[in-house]
Amino acid sequence: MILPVLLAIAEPTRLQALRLLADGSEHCVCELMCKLDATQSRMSRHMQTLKQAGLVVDRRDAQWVRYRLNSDMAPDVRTVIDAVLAAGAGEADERKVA
Amino acid sequence: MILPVLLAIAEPTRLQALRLLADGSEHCVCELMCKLDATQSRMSRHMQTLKQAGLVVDRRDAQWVRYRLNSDMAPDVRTVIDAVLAAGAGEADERKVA
DNA sequence: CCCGCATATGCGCAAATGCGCATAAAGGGA
DNA sequence: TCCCTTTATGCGCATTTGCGCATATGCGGG
Repeated sequence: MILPVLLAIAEPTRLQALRLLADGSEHCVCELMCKLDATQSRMSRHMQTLKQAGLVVDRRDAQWVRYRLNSDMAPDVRTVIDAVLAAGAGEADERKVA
Repeated sequence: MILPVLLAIAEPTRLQALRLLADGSEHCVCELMCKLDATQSRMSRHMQTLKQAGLVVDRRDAQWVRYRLNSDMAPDVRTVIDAVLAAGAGEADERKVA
């Protein structure tokens, strides 16, 4: 049952989205698509995938849909996610100033 | 740089192969293909993928090629792998007798 | 009630992925 | 040297995946 989770996070945009959500707060689709430079339909579908994998939950707030990490994730899965996020902590575009 | 690792393990056969290798010992391709009920070319290619991701190393031993987990894996990556294996510990086909 | 913003979704397409088949390559033994 | 076993790889095919475009849907404001 860990496979669906791996399939969900083994995609650049989804992994980045997960990183953004890792701050614990809520983010609407429009915010995510801006920050990740993705089109609207693309972002929406990726978030749907993450949701189906049980990694995130969404909440309707007026015309927005706010996504956040699923706090009810299975402990085992949570451990995997944390390990993945920790592994990619200071990488990619993140150019630390010093 | 964690993405390639995720792509490598987000596939049923490769994940199962990794589980088999998780015992720390060496396993040749023919053994893996038998245990995972895969054809030879399929197994060979999947192991190649795992190798490219830096998760396993191979060693030629006569006509066999022995695969084992890469002990020189980056610590961060190792943590992810361990978490994944722990998450799927007692699942799948593994029917515990009791 | 109509409009505008945010999000979801049907559709078709192009690229990527996994597979089997056949064949090559590597190595040991008679 | 020939043969058998084990593993790798070229090739074509079917499926899956990610994408954009257009459109539908949800929701608040005027």
